[in-house]
Amino acid sequence: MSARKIRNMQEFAEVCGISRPTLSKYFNDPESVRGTTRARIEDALGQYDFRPNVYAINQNRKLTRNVGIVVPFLSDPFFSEISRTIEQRCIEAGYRPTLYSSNGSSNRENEILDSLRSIKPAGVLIAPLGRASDKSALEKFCTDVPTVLFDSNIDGMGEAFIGSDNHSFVSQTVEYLSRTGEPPGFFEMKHPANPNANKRRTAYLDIMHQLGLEPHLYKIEGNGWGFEEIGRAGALSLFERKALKTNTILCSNDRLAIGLLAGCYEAGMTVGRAPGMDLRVASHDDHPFSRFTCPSLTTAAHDYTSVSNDSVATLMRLIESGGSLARRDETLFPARLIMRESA
Amino acid sequence: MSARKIRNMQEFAEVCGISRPTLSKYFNDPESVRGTTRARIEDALGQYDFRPNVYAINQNRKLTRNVGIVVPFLSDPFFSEISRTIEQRCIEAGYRPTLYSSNGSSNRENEILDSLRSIKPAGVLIAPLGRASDKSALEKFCTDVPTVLFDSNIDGMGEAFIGSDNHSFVSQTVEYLSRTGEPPGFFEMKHPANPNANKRRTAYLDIMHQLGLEPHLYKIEGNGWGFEEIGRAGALSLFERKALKTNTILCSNDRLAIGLLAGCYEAGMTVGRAPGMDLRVASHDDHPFSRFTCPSLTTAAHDYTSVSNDSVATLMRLIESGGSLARRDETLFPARLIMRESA
DNA sequence: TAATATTTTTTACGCGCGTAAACTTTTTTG
DNA sequence: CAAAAAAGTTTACGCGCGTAAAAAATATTA
Repeated sequence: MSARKIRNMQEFAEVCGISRPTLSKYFNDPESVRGTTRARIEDALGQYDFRPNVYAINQNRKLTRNVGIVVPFLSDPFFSEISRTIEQRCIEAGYRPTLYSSNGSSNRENEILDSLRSIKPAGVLIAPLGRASDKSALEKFCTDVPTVLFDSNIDGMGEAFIGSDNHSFVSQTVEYLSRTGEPPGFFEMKHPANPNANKRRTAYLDIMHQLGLEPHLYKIEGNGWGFEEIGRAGALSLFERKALKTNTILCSNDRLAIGLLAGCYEAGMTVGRAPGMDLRVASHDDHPFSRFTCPSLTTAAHDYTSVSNDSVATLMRLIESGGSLARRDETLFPARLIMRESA
Repeated sequence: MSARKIRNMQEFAEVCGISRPTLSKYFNDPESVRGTTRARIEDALGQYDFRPNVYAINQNRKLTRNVGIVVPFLSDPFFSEISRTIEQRCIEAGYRPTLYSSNGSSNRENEILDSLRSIKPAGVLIAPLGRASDKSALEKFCTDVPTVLFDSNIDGMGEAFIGSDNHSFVSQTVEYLSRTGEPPGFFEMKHPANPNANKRRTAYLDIMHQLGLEPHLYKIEGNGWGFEEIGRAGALSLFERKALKTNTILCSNDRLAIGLLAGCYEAGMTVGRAPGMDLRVASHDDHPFSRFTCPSLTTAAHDYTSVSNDSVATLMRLIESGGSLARRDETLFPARLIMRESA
């Protein structure tokens, strides 16, 4: 590594013996220059540490290689896990991902969209807040910036949607629970923020109907993203009001289930599939912590890998095709039942 | 909102009747122009939607308003929670934070540092990997970019360190446990990745010594960042080997404790402070999920708010003072004991 | 109202790189 | 080996904004 500080591409061109326009081509796409030229450049790169100024590049190029990733709540391990893998895929594809979390606030979501506009991203992957999202702002953003939705769908918005098949989640859990014991009641928030919650309720009702079973909805109070506490309080209230009509509970999602299990423990209700237990509990998502609950949580797992890979692949197709796709595909990946101790 | 599209600051200057250099001043600092001028500009901003090109700004300004936030593992709720609040403070201070997670990999950590260099951040807040960090790369980075370390300290690196006082954590838990029952053994990874873990062990040994009690270290196997599984496996191995010498366990951190509680449940060991329980378990961090374990986890809480606020405030001071501080302060915030059901 | 201080305008240049066009060199092809 | 094709060089301009300097306009003060 030479001592000489390279200040710009012109200086690098001089020490490296390659003209600046060719260097520019190289940095945009190393494969676009001849092998011998590439070797000379990379030799020089080994000796002098020069990196083109990102701001100058992005100011002049029509398209940046920036990608925005937006999730509603990064503190939710489900989202931090999926955004971690998505981020990884973007890097592998040669893009510069930036992670944003709206933290449950639609104002913040809008700010993020504004901020994203200003960095002229090649494309954006967004898991919208859902019910709380500012639909018109989001729609306008999607018309301006190539956008792919993931995890939670909003009809017609964005160029594609990739998520999990809620019906597949619920059918597997309901069928398993019904086959191995009493059919479950469905435990969920009265006013869920996420559209997946509604799909799961509908799926539950459909499937119970198909199986000729009587559905029970346990709709609990609470707002916001503190699902564990909502689930815990909901469980305690359920027990207190003696409103439990089934000995099996299927939670809309794992975070509610984690709270419910805490509530069960507090109330002295035993949970598990073993005989003699008061309650069986199952859920959906395969939250990273669901295997460490007591008892470990039977749940239906997202296909994290497929959702991540397909989201990024779709965005790449979208970018390469110039920002719009022939039609808006909605891709849903099926769930995988994870049998553990809670049911 | 007028139909006319404003392409650059010059065009905006025309429709707005203010010269471009004055607009430039305004966008850099709205307070730097006369009130009447500001009003005219903001009037025009209401009619035409124009935002200065970030890339052109950052290319030309000596200092950007970008701030990098780097954590070792964003999927760890402790880090996602603390980076959420830090991010918030940065935004309030008028900066543009960008979040990075090295996901436990020192290669990735170095890539992030490279990537950060290229966006010429005004400053960087980093919670380094610790033992796994590439010290020399990190050191070089710190000399080039104004950097504040938080959560995990590396001697002399960065312009300041803000974190939690591990001694305060351990002294509170040990004293509480010893006062209310048998003194605890200390449950930790044999080769912890994080320097805080070492400080906590040392503190444990010191405090036990001070109290005239015999210390017990339960050093468990395992590598990486899957602490829950490591804790669970460690607990099961401990029970199997009948290596438990105390009826009270103090875990190095909550994620290990969550795993340990899962292990206890599996092994049929009852946990709690109530009489008749097999084991008491306490821990450190006040992990967001620690109140939903079964039983809920007695732990020592980080002062998230103070650590976040002071980290950002220190970084702002550092930036304003031109990138270096008179001396390297190490600020440690004390813990707060959270008594719950597990001990 | 005159003198002074402050702010804005005008003019001009620079930042680092993308990129187009015409030309030259190197490589490939028959 | 000559002709054609491909790649590199030279030259020149543009992107959108920061910023310096001198001149002009406006505000403040006495």
